Amino acid sequence: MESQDILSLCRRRGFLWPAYDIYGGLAGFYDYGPLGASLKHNIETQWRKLYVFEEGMQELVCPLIAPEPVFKASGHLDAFADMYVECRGCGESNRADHLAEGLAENPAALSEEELGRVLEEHGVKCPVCGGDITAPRRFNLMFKTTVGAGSSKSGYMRPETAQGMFVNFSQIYRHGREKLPVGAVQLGRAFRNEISPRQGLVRLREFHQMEAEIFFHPERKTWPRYNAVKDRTLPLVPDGGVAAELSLSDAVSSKTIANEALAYFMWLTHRFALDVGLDPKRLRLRQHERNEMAHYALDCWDLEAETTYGWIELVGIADRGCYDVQAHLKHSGADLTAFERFDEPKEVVREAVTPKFDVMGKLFKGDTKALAGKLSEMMPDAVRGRDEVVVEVDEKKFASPSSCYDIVTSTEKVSGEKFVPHVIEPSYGVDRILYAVLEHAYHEEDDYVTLSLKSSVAPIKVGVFPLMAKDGLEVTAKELSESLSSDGIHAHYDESGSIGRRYARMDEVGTPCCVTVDYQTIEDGTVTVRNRDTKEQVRIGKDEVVPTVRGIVEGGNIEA
RNA sequence: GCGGCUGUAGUCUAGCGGUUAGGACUGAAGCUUCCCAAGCUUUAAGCCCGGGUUCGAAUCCCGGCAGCCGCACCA
Repeated sequence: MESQDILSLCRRRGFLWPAYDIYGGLAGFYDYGPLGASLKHNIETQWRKLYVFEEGMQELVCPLIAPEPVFKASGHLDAFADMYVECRGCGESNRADHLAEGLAENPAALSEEELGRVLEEHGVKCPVCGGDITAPRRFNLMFKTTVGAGSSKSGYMRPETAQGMFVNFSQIYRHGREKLPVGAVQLGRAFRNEISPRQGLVRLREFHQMEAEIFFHPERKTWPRYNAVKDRTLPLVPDGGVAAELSLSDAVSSKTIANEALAYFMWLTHRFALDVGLDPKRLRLRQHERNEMAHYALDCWDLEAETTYGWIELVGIADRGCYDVQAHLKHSGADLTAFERFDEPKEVVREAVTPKFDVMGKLFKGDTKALAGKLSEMMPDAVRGRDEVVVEVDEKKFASPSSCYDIVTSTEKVSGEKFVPHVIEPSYGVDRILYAVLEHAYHEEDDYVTLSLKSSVAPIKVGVFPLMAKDGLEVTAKELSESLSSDGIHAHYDESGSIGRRYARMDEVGTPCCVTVDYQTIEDGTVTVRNRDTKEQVRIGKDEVVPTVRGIVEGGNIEA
């Protein structure tokens, strides 16, 4: 099997194809056809089932376009761009900061101008051919646009759905009844202007994500259901260690995985992968190497699947610390903190220098306000026991006698403290998952292709055929198809071509079972139900078709 | 972005400067009591795009676009 076989099947059968094909196409953009759209929808439904229904996270739908300050804060505007120099001789392009390695303290942090100066001063040449290089050019991976007419604002297509959730922390926290941990999720499109999109669905410029942002108290990174699964094992490939099946609790206690919450969402991710039909033998959770990890991440693991492209990343699960929320707090000025109530309110005794305005007013007239302000900022110990205090305002010195102020002791009740939450982020690439699902389901034997899709994600749940489109068989078959459809089961009626060809068509698009009306149906009211993977058939009564098929679809197995 | 290879119906492919671009599969309509891509009839559908060379270009040359592989990139 080659990736071309999958992509060829996808095109032939209406899963997906390169977008804008009649205009020559556009690299990094794909259309989903009827079956692909349905498969994608089913994968997303399966994900919602876990994250929204089972884990109780809040789903948000945020805009695809965001104003510039959002990405200034998130760091995408500066860090999501790389600087390149090109060789005037051989045309080779190189990362400018890589060439300046060792020539400046932190080349990656320099501006284009600064970096250009460093390269010039040291006479850096092309590492390939030794030719002269151009000045550094910045290439930002975000699509830029403008919002509104005239002197419009800059906006960017979001490069991840995550920022929409970070900026909404206060809403999420409030709707979660002000408790931590609390999770939000978002499914939707994201955009990255990749330098060179490759490998079909693996690197797109417009793609689909399913992301969860789960907010924690920094010292309590666990999850309610952790205990229920802590003895389950995961295929782990730790950074610098050896691949091993480890239980969650062993991985956490040996510090292989940073905390229980991260371990839990790694487990949930692995479970999701199995739910959508990925092959457990071709899955692993690989820890990022130190230099691979974003600077703010505390720990990061990828769920990887083995495909004809090699091991590809399907999901990234990162402990991002407080980085994102902190950044938005700082840039927006909004109070993006959580509040934790102490078990017992604490009494805090505070002393403060308190100006006496009536005395001061008589002495200092118009300077009173400024003077009093200075006084109240002073530490009580700095004035205690003195007869007078010299205070400077606008380069003028004032001697304030002790009658101008008191040292007042007050008792404050503090019932808790504010803190910036930490975030654990499982980030799923829908298109890659969909591709991996297709590859893992693909089986070919003597040129006969079967997609063994899980019935939960299969675009068509059941094929319904008359053996021949006559003698009333087609009437009965259409009735059956309609009763399945009205029960919410996606049925596909087909009467064209030979029966074998119709089975083959359904096998190739992963339909788990087929119901056929034949001549025996006229005699005894029974039909056949065929299993995609075993090709075996059983006869059941017409009336049993709907419940039987529903059982196959919901049960996940396709035993007729 | 760079280099190498490639581009003919939905898919796979023949073609190598000279008729109306050929085939297979698939698709559509139909015939055949037809349960695993059967057979028969009918039918639809193609030279990636744009220049150039030539009497004549799918074929040779240039540019663009797209795909594959390698380099780089993937916060």
